[in-house]
Formats: sequence, C-alpha cells, structure tokens
Amino acid sequence: MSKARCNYHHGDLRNALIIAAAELIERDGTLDFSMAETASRAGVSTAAPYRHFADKEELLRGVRDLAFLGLDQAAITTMDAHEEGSLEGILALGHTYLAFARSKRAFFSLMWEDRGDSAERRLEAQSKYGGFAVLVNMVQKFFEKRGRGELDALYFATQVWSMAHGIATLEANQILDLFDASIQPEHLLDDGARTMLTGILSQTGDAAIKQADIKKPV
Amino acid sequence: MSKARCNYHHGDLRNALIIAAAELIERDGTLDFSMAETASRAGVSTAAPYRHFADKEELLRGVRDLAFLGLDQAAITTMDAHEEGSLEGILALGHTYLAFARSKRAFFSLMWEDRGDSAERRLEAQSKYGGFAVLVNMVQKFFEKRGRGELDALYFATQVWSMAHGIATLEANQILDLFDASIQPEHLLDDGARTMLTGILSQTGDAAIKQADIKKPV
DNA sequence: TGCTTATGTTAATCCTATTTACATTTGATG
DNA sequence: CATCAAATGTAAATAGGATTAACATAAGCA
Repeated sequence: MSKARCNYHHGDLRNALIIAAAELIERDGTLDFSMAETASRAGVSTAAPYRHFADKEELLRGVRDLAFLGLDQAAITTMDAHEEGSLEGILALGHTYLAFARSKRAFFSLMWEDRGDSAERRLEAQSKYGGFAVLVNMVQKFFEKRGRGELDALYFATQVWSMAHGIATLEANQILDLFDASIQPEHLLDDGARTMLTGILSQTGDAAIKQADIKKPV
Repeated sequence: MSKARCNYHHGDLRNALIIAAAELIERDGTLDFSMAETASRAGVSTAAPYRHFADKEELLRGVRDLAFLGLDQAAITTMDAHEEGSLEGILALGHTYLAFARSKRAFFSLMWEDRGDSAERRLEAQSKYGGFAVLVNMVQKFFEKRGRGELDALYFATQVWSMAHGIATLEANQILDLFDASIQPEHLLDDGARTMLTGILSQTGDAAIKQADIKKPV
C-alpha cells in the first residue's frame, strides 16, 4: 500500500491505543490517563479511539488483557525455572506475584477490580487468568510427587492464592507495613503457604482425604 | 441563633457532606459520585464543599474514615458475641469481614485503596484500623487460653488477615466463583484460618517457638 | 470502476471539578 | 454594643476531558 494510505489509516490502531494507554499508566502510576493523550501518543485524533472502543472502560479492559499476558508470562517463566512438584517452585511463584503487584501497582489493581464485565466476558475471563492455572498445576504436581494426587489441587491452590492475593493487595497499597514496619511480606507468604500445603500432607491419609472431602459441604 | 443564621450557615456541613457522599456511594454502588450532587443533597451550593475539603480526594478520605468506623463497630460486636479465646470467635470475625466486603463493595475498596495519603495521615492511620486490632487481640487470647501466650499474635493475626483480605477482595470483585462456581468463601476462610492457627499449636513447644522466632529473619 | 463499510478528522457538546469575586455570619475585641 | 477579621456560603466563571456529530478518505469487493 502507498504512503498516503499508511498515513491515513493506522493499520493496527486498536493495539496501538492499548499500548499507548499502558505506557501512560506506567508513566504516571495511575489509571487516570486521558483519552486525548492516549490518542495523540498513538498519532491519531482524539475521536479516533472511539472507532475501536465504545468508551474508556473498554479501552481499560483491553489494557487489562495485556496486563494478564504479562503476569501469565512471568508465572510460566517462574514455573519453568523450578523443579516440577517442588514446594520451592510454588513459593517462588508467590514471590513473582508479589513482585508484580509491587512494581505494577496500577496494573495490578486494574486486573482484579470489578469493572462490570458482561456475562460473556466473564465466561471467557477464566481463560485469561493463566497465572492461576499455573498455580493449580504446580500444586497438583506437588501433591502427586508426594503420593497424594487425590487431594483437590484446585481447592488448595485457591486457598494459597487467596493468601498471596491478600498480601499482594495490602502490599501494593502500602498497608502491610503500617502495623509492623519490620514485617516481611515474602516471609509471611512463604510461611503461610508452607503451613497450608504441608499441613494437609502431615495428616494421615484417611484424615487428609476426609478433610479434602468436606472442603465443599453441601 | 436566629432562623436566618441557621439557613445560611449549615452548622456541620463537613459531616453532612461526608454523609451525603456516602449515601450516593451506597445508592450507586460506585465511588463516581459528583461533587455537585453531593452538595445539593446537603442543601448547599456546588462551591460550598470546597470550604471544607481541598478537593474530592479529601472528601473521599472523610468517607473512608466513616467506613472504618462501621467496620470497627461490626468487629467489636462480633468479638463481644463470642467467648474470649475461642477459635469460633475468630472465624466469626472473618465472616463479618467477608459480609462487609460483599455488602459494601464500593466502601470496601475505598478503604484499602492507596489514595496517596500524607505521611502524617499514614501515621495516624494505624489507629483507624480498629478491626485489625480486634483480630490481634482475639488471636492473642486464643493463644493464651491454650497456654501459648508466647506466640506472636501480631504475626499470626497478620497472616490470617491477609488470607481473609484476599478472599474478601476476590469475592467483592466476583472473581472467586470464576474458577469454581461451587466454591464457598466462608468455608475456604474457616479452613485456612484453622490450619494456620492450630497448625502452630500442634507443634511441640520448642519447635513452635523456633518457628515463631524465625518469623522475622534479619 | 462504483458502491459500501471501515477508519480518520475537525469541530462541537456536555458534564464535572475547581476557582474567582462577592455576600453573610460568627465571634472576638475594644 | 459596634466593628473588624475569619469562616462559610453563593453565583458565575473557567478548564479539562469524555463523547458525539458531520464530514473525508481508504479499502474491499461486485
């Protein structure tokens, strides 16, 4: 296509806008970027974004998807760097999560904030939380390696994730150190995760299975 | 004072505005209320709020303080309804926390979001988190009742709180049920809290103390 | 080539926060 | 009590930012 064509039609404006918005969020550390600046950064007029996004919320959801890709990638890298089924790998994944929350605060809050997604979006959302899938997988391998593959990995992964998420959220918002300046988030997380994962193992098989069974009382 | 006086000077506009804003947040379920509507709801002109708050952020901080009072009150009520030192009381406190997060989503996120508080505000903030103080107290009593008063209640309370906070946050944003529709947040929390609190007790005194000691490695 | 759709542009429009200039009240002080 | 300064309100701008309307250009295709 000719230069003129290239000049008028961007070609991939949708993604360019998502990236531009992400850069502004990164630059200012807040989600309060302006549509106008985003557009100008992508080299188009202020109205152009509305050809690709109904409103700012929709653009924000696009940025969120991008952020999830980043976290998922980090999770996979961490998993690959550790022995399959090792506790250490799971703890490292927690550190990765904490590091992400700290270094990308705005993105982190954007990712988990409820932005009134449509039903369809919620349905496909599950596939986006790749990081969580990685955790479930690692917990499963952790149990299997110890001959306890019958334990509900999804359940325990959710439990560990909840704790990691709580610490990460509090840490991202600088609340954790308010009560105890010497607190060490990673240690708190390691300790808690270890307790939850090995606690179930130390019980007798029967008792353990029993606890696993009652995890979802009717 | 005369009627005329009452009419012109509100008398307690600052608080009236905080309450008006809280009502709008409650009504719409979002923090995106307008200053103008807040003012009119309090019966004053749109510029009046600026005599009491530098900007919307400051008003929001006022609302946040109010929200903390509500949570603290709920925490105290829960504590008073249970036997001192009982595990059940601690679990009930977790349920109170979850219920608050679910029924007051907007307030809940407002409370923990980092809103760039000044250093002074951060200093006095600790006194505001009364709910957490209640938890620390209950954990302390829990340990004492079992002859393990030497354990670090602040540390374990933080651990339990982190988990409760994670579950509450995920639940408030409707994320927890995305992976497992049948998941029961309160059960997840009870189970996790029980594991963390009784896990430490089941160890031998020496081992337990050792673990407690290494909780804050230098 | 000529039509239809997609994608951009410019110039409004609208909503809301915040400020400015002016008015009223209160409270302290002589 | 009379008066002045500070506090608290009001009405009328100002400003910034999202979103839309009307119009232009490019692409894809019959």
